Amino acid sequence: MKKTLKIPVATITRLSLYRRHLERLEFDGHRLISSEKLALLCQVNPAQIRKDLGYFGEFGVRGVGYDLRDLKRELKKILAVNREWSMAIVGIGNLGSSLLQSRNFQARGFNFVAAFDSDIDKIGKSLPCGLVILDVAELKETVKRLDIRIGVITTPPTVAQMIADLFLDSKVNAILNFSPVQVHAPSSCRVENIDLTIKLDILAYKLTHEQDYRTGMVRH
Amino acid sequence: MKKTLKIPVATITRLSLYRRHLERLEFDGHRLISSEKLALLCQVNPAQIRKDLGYFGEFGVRGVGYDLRDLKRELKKILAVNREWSMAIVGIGNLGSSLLQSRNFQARGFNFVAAFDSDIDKIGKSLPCGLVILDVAELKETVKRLDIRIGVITTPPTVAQMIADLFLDSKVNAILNFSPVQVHAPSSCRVENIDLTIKLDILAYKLTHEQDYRTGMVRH
DNA sequence: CATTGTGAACTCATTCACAGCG
DNA sequence: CGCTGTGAATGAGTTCACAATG
Repeated sequence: MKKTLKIPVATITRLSLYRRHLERLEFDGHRLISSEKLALLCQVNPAQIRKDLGYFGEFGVRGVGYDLRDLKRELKKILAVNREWSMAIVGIGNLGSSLLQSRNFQARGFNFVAAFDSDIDKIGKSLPCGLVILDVAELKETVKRLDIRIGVITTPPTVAQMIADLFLDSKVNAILNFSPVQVHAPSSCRVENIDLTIKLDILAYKLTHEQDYRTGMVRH
Repeated sequence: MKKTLKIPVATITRLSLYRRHLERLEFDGHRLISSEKLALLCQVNPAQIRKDLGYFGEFGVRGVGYDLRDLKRELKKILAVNREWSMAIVGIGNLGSSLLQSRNFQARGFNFVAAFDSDIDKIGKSLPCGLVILDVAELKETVKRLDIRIGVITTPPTVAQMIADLFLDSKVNAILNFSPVQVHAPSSCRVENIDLTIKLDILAYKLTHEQDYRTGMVRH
């Protein structure tokens, strides 16, 4: 077992990726996997996988590989997704509604247990997922009552920071922010941004500048 | 002007971020900005901003700073967002529908000009955005006719790779993938993934492991 | 003896520190 | 004088290469 030295976020991101591929492999009936085969699937370097796992322990058998089921369980433990997480969402527009209807999160233990909006026309309405839209004024109390640990922001950018502050004040210290602004938070709060416009900007840049790739045939 | 040496993707991501803040600043009536002030807003190091810009030219005035309007125009030129981009989307479920209704993209020159699905019940239906859902079988022909350059995938994961291949075959070499699987593509095709489940895994990890932060009061 | 686990080498990115210049 | 632009120094993350081992 290694000392808990600083672990790159990139490593955590990859662990999540490995887990997804392991699930797929297990579903396909495999029992054993080598870092080389997994690396091929994940499009990373085999040493990278071993190094990433090495931060957390020794999970493989030399000369053999990794037991699929064991490794998956270990990864879930490391990622802390071997439990249920309660989430609240604020901003029940198109995006918010679609996230609430997605079975993708529930299936992985991430459950929306409260939905908020400030639009008087929306408050009180029932959603297909079974939740009733609450007034953001009730956020703090609800967070406490339902032990909500993750806040999701799908509001217009103008109010995103205000909602983030509301979450912070309610001691929700993990925020998934979909609005295209940076929300500022103290280091006690983890913020992950999912910014669609930045991704599009990157694509536009690459399409225009990386002409050399266009004709390239090589894989890698 | 610098030689086009390899530019980190992180730099492009930040340029997009700078641009957003500049737009905000311009709206607020500012005309001039220093790397230090912008850095504060973007939560990055001032030297980082100057280095990022330095890849593409000299846009500032020593002793003064950057002209806001000029810099914004330069950034838009660099990012290639000083033009319109045509996009197609495949998979008109909840997420797809909500993206189609978002005014956020249109406002930045990213226009959905075609929407596809394979569900016979959806094909032919009109959407609030004005588009009619087409059969994916028509994708290749439509891409050519409308000069579509960016493909957006909002299908279930099981068919994501198939759709990606369809885009590739149609010479669409930029893909924005929302399905929680890695799509494999030749290096001639740029793929950006927006993976909600990975972000949640990261939050769960951080919430559980970075306890030390929890009590931390310090900023930054 | 195939494959893991890991120190060392390397590559890439960020920050420093100051020269250059309006 | 103040702030940009940038080479040099530092730091972080990835890959190599091989010793360790079931």
